[in-house]
Amino acid sequence: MALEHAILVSLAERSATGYDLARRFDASIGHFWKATHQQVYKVLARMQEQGWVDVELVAQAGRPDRKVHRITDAGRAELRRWSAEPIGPEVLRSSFAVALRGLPNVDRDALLAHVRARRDEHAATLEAYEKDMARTFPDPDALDEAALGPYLVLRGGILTEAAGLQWCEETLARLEAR
Amino acid sequence: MALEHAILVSLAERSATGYDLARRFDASIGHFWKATHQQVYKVLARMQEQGWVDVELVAQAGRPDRKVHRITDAGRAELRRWSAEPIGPEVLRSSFAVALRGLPNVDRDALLAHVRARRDEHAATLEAYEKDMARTFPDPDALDEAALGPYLVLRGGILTEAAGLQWCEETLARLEAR
DNA sequence: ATGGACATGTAAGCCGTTACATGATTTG
DNA sequence: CAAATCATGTAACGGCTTACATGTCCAT
Repeated sequence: MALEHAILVSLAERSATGYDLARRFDASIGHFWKATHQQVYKVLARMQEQGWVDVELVAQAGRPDRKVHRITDAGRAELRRWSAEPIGPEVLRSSFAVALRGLPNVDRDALLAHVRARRDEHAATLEAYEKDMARTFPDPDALDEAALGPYLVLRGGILTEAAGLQWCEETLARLEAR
Repeated sequence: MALEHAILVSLAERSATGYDLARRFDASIGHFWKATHQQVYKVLARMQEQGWVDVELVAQAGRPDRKVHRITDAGRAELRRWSAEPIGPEVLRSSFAVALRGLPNVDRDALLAHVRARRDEHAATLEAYEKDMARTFPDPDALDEAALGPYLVLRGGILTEAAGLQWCEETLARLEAR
């Protein structure tokens, strides 16, 4: 129900092929919304039928034509309509928390290894986000209109990763204390 | 692929009917894993076929028999097997982040209202978690084996809510500064 | 020549959500 | 007397994942 809107947001920033979009959902946008290329192609076709995007074919030698999708006025209107709706609660699904909760019935050494691996991932992601922040938004008090959204999302990523990292560190301290 | 395991963890703590489990997934466990009763009943049936749980029928007057599900040795073995597997990356789906990222194309007043509402929810949940923490785990340095898992999960909830709250507050400050 | 990036999709199956269905007991 | 709680499910639909399918160009 909302991949459409994630795609509209992305296309509003810059027109793209399905392939481009799929890569974005592996990178920047993928930090807070995941989608595979199969999903993207299917949803794009639906969005085109609804008139939220139109498509320009760009012929290429040796490869399928690029189908460059551009957001339409109807697409922008749909984005505004959607944004006025209440935002549902985030759907949480944390296997990590399930495993922690099941501690007495779980392979403890394996769990420790998982926590360490996860700690390292959070640390690496956090570092990457902070570098990105320093490079892209050196002065957060002087953001133009177009930069504000991406800045706020990146801040959210940093706060989320920092919290995840701290959770892992505290967990390790408690588990190793035995 | 993992609702089964969340159910196994929950049943390892205490045997339950499908109804009981559905309520747990609305409360304690629901903080990090959501499931509806329809889903729970379906998965429980499958788990029974696999021998991970067995069922004791308890007759009742005027109501359907209670089907009390108890984890079996095979269920505990499955839990241990699962816990040694690598934990996949958490699936993120944040409509909130999508809306922020789309700022220039979004209904700004509505977004502000959403952010305020979300800030208040995070604040309320955080307060509830902290009360729960103070009541249930007054001395985190003296946790027994059974309490450690639930304690760590609650800590995760607190850290997550605090991060969400801070994100909302920073976002409001930036949005209101215009 | 092997593998990765580019570029598009189809198909099968599982998972999850929403709606429907039943019916007694307790609480306000 | 209405609504919530207890207690079980079925059915339809849609979304998402995984596997399959094709073919070129470029770098190693």
